[in-house]
Amino acid sequence: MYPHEQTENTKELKARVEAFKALCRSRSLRVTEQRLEIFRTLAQSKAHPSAEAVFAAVRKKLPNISLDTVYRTLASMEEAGVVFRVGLSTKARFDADLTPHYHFVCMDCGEVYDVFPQPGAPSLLVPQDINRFGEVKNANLQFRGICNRCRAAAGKEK
Amino acid sequence: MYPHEQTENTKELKARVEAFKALCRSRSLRVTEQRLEIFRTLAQSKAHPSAEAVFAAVRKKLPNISLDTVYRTLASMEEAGVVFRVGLSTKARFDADLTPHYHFVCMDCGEVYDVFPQPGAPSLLVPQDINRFGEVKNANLQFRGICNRCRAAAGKEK
DNA sequence: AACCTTGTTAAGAATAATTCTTATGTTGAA
DNA sequence: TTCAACATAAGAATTATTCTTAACAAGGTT
Repeated sequence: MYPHEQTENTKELKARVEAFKALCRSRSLRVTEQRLEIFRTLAQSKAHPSAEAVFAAVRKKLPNISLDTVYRTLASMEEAGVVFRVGLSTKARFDADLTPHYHFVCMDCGEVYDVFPQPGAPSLLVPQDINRFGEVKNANLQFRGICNRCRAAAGKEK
Repeated sequence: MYPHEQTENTKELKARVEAFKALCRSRSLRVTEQRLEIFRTLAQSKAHPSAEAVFAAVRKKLPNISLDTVYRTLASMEEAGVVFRVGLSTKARFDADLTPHYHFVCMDCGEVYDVFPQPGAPSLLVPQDINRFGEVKNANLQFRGICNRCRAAAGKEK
């Protein structure tokens, strides 16, 4: 890596960390060393690390951090929209309907709903350069959010 | 459900089961009661059941079936392209890059690669009626397949 | 129809991923 | 500085999935 690139990256990283701090404050989430370090790690990585991998990296700076803190923090960062979770919740679900359609998955209860493309909509186009990585077997488009039932339930309990 | 619908559905189910048997034979997979019952259960369900849920349903017909058999069978059915797995493998991965892009996920090693949309490509359009189900927080398009590294490794071991 | 060969299964132990419990520590508002 | 609320570490507990092993059964062969 060239020095000027490093400078650029360092600048950008600092800016992102500041933005993260501001976001935390705006949500009345406390700015802890653990949260900052986890965010820095993730913001610097291009490897889509697992919770375990983030844990290993952060540990070098904060040897006493617990894996649970990493899980909790990643979840709250996802909630805040600062990071993106690749994949889904831990439980696999299956579908025997092979006609082209997508899924709406509730981030709260895990329920899965079928979503069919609008008639006449262009079919999903696969980016060309994907073949650089390997052989594609299938595509999976899912939308995540909170289903009506969970939203209603969350409203009531207040 | 109206009687004639049931007849239609039953007919269609039988046809699908026959096709499944044929597929098994063509792949020299043995046609066992367990496989048939698991396939029937899944083909009749619109609930995107989990392995556990399939297990519970199949158990009513085959009280001695094991959960492990359900897992094994679902995996082989996915491999055969008969069912679709909603979501991903069990390990969560995270990404701090929030610019619009997709992922290519290796079904073998779990590695995640970034895939960027082609310049000028229309952005992903969200089907209108998705709002029937709840509030969408984000969209996730992923392609699954075998990455070059795993393909090479699989080739060697033969 | 009995007979193998080999793939398949049940049972339960083992592992992997994630979450919970509880006591202690820390942030940031007053 | 004080203190309430929130966050953390540690490790136990839970959940989801996979492995191990011995018994079993499918389907080709005789």
